[in-house]
Amino acid sequence: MAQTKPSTRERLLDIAEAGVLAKGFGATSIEEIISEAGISKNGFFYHFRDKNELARALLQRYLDTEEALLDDVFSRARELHGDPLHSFLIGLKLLSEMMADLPNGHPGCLVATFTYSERMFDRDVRELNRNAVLIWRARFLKMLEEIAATYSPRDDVDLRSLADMISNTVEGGIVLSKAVGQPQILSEQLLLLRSYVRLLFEPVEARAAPTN
Amino acid sequence: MAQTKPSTRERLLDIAEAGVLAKGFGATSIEEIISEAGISKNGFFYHFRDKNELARALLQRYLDTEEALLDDVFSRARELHGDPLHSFLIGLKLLSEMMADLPNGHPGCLVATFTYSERMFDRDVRELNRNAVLIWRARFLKMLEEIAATYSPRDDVDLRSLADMISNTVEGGIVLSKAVGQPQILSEQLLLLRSYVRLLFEPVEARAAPTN
DNA sequence: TGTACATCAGTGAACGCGCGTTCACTGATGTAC
DNA sequence: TGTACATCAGTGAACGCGCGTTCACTGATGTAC
Repeated sequence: MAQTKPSTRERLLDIAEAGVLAKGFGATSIEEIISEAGISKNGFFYHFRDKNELARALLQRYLDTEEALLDDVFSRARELHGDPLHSFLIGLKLLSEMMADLPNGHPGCLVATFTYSERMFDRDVRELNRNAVLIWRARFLKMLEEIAATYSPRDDVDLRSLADMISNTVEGGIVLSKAVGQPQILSEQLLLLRSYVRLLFEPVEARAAPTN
Repeated sequence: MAQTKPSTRERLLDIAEAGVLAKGFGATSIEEIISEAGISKNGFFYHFRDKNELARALLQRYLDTEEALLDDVFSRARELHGDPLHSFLIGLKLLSEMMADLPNGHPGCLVATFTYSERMFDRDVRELNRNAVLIWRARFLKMLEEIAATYSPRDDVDLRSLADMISNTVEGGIVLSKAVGQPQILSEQLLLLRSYVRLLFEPVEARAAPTN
């Protein structure tokens, strides 16, 4: 696909997303979005029926991007190592490095802000937000089941909870990083998660030479 | 201290807190707070100079409550077991149970919403929010250092990151629980954190009879 | 006990601004025949 | 190639409402002497 001009719609979404992550959805006005984009109010309403549809589009675009990113990271990891456990560990490492490389830290997760603004949205948007987390859960659960088929965990953990732990670590890490202004917290937390997965599944005899 | 009448000020804070956790600070209007409280607008401005001072009071009260709760949980845990590792594990278990017992799940963490509404507040409030996370870090770091003085970790982790992992787990767990509407996620995640701490520090020979 | 004054916890009305949304309209580009 | 019509991507002005904040005022309670 050729490089297409950054459409007005995309620019509106970019500006809106930055506002939402910095102030919350309710405090991000259409007025300020259009003033930054340099179009009239009806220019905005040409692209989005109302503010709720802006929310829907914002969230959908964000989720698509995240899915693509996770697909990319974990398929690259799988190419680097055929074993499910080791490719998963590599994936977490790649994810951690990716987060460490964001110049100003992670800008924030829309799912988290939307969760904390739940009552602003209609059923559709809330459902989209809820499903996002369930999709992440399913993705990681599948990978963990593959791992558990080969390696038996050292502690008896529920794989579904463990699957949630990846999203949990990312969500928590973004909040802490933003809150204290130390972007590296997120990538550190991902490495701790990786350490846990390794301690859980990696056979003891293999641990003489740590793959750290 | 005798049971004092729930002051108007406390009621205003209660109402505001619920609004902020459900819609975000910017979308929670003074108008709706006073309408629920049944007082006039100037009744509100008698208690809070402006909206930013409401934010400050809201956050301060929340942090004080959290501090008291953590003090309580971990001192109870220490009474149950003198050893730093085991009392810490008990503390995490108590915390997890406490979170599981919240009737409608955890209502949300003000630090998280405030972090995602950063640009709404003045320097004071942002500093208060930032310090909250640093105080939690210091609290847990102290406990982990005590543990590390006796037990050597199976993986070489930074204790400071590990200290952050407690707050991280709670923040992430609250987001996920609220997002999917499954309150138990938060307590499950705390148990996974507990499992990690145990795998990290508990000597292998002691693990024959799991303290689960 | 009485009186003067201060403080507490508000009321009522008004302010100007910005909000989301709607109306009627437009000029540029694309498509059918 | 010309013309008719449709669609795209907006403009400009106006709407009523609710927002945070301010003004002048008040009635109940507390304190000093």
